[in-house]
Amino acid sequence: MTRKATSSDVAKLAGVSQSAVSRTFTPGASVSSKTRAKVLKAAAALAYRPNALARSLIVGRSRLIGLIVAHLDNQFYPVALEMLSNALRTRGYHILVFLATSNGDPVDDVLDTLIDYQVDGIVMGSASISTRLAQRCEAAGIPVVLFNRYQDDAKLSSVVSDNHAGARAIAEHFVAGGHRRIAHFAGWQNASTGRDRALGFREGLARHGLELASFVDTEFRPSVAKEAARAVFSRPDRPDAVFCGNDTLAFAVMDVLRYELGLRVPEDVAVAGYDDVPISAWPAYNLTTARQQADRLVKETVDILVARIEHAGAGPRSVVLDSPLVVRGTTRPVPG
Amino acid sequence: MTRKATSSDVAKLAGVSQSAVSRTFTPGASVSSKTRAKVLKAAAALAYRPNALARSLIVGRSRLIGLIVAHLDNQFYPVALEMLSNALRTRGYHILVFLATSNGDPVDDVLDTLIDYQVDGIVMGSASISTRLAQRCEAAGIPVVLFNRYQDDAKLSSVVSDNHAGARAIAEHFVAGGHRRIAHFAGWQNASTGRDRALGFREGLARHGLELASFVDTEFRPSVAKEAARAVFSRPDRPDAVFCGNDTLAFAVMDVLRYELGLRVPEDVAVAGYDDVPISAWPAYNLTTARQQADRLVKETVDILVARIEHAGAGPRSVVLDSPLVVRGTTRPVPG
DNA sequence: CTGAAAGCGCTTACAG
DNA sequence: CTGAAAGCGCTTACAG
Repeated sequence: MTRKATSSDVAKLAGVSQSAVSRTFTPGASVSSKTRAKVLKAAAALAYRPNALARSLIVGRSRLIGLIVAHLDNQFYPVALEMLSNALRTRGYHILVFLATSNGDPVDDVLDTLIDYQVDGIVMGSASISTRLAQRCEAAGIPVVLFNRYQDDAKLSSVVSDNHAGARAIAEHFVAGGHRRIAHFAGWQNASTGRDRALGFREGLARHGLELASFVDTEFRPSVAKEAARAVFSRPDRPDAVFCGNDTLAFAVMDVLRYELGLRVPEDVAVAGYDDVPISAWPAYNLTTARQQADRLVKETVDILVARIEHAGAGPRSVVLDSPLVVRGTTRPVPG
Repeated sequence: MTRKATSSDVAKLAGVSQSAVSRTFTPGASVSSKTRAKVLKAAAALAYRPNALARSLIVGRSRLIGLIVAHLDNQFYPVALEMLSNALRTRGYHILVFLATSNGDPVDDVLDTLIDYQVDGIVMGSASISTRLAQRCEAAGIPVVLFNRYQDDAKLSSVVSDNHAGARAIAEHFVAGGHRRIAHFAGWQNASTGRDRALGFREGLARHGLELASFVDTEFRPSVAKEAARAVFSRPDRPDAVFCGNDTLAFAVMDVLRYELGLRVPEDVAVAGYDDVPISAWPAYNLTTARQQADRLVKETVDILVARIEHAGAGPRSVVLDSPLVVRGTTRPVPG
């Protein structure tokens, strides 16, 4: 293994100064086409590539974006990760990923590492991130955008779906379908998504004078949702509809209803989820849900982040996107 | 936004030399506890953190691992990604992720970027990677390990399941269940996994004097598998068993069999997949499959990579792991 | 144990 | 357009 070639090596071979080599690899720098050609030839011969770390040190930009994400078992996140990677790459940025342990705070460690590596920005896609931690980043001059969550802090950018309205629409849909005994197996109530969906759903019911027949905080854990389904739906006075905090929970609940309790969906129990992950469209589930427009969430996230990185004036922004109801086969058709 | 504090800032505040600050943050360096205390106090006051980029430049190690991955819609990869991230973090490495476009070669671009950022090693989890590209990395002194694929090049490390044996076991299982008209909806035949599974499956049948009733190269694309299922299983002389190149394909095929063609699984058609992703254990599919031991694949990958990075003597290694048959409900029980 | 100094591989004013 | 030089924020011999 030979040592990697440096700009000085190339300069020597090309018979030019090291500055000339650097300029050749700096878009917009002034080099004559003759010099450029000599440099390029020597560079090719030595398989030279500029050291991005050294460059970052000088220009004060790493073009690295830190991504903190968890719950890869929830298909929403792998899908979003792929979109995010592509969107950022188009803009010339790359992703340093950190998998947060589920529901646990992304430990301070992760943030330290992100800061150490001089990331230009951070996308927080993990459920719980204390205000304190995000503020540390902003204090260090690193813009943060909360993805699929928000916090009451005007300094923190965030991009979310209108979870409140989406959940309310599901409540309306249940009621229109004739349901009156309605349960909510909620997402984690310490996460804004979990909370907003619960709030919106309750409000939708309240508009028709209804209250929840059953409420469980599953913490977004399918195993907890299954346990709850066994308890709640084996009672004679069981609910006839259940809204789950996300699609992944809904799949788990449907499995219990159908394969453990022998109930039919939607005839015995209607089920709805949230996210509209690809699996929801699979005929085995064919789930009624509220869609999160992952592509648009990602686009807004990248727009905000890049703006804050590249334009000194850009301030934090919070975006709320539409979250349309997607009616499929797990709920009764609404008469009329 | 204030400029980030540097070691010189800390030195000034602490009344020591810049070297002393550096030593305080270098494990194993010799600093008196007095000096260390002064430095730590000043560092805390300034929220100082060593610049990992500058450090990398000097020590010649970035502690960055490049990961090229695709097919995040195949649950095997998100699961593996999570494990890989954890395993590498434990060893003090971090992941720079690149999503390769499905089945397309990871463009040279990606590799260039990886080299630019001075990654210490690369995990190739994307199906197609030309020998040429991998060799470029090795030539640049960056160890590569192929994850879930291999190539006939002793210089390239690889970690795979014994796909040949796993697929053969499925063939044996089908035959033992009394099947004779057997199809294979194969994974991409340009990928070693796709090829080995097809080869092993054919060999398993051949041992009993059987040949494939139908063979389709789906390129690991569920849409292609569905199309094929519609064509192959609507014929009167349809096969009574099908082995799919991975679990994700099997789900797609089962959906067509059950919900479009009205066939029962396994009574009318037995189905098997490969990978044993979490969804396979969901009762809606309850899929017979060959398990890839993701945790062990990841562990071996990290072991090889870290060894090559940290020990000059360590050469490339190829590991093949056991891939046990997991019999569930999509195949007929074997009599006796 | 400690500090002054060299140097990692670059970019970028500065002069010419 | 071009080169010599300073400097980004660190680590690490080297002397003391």
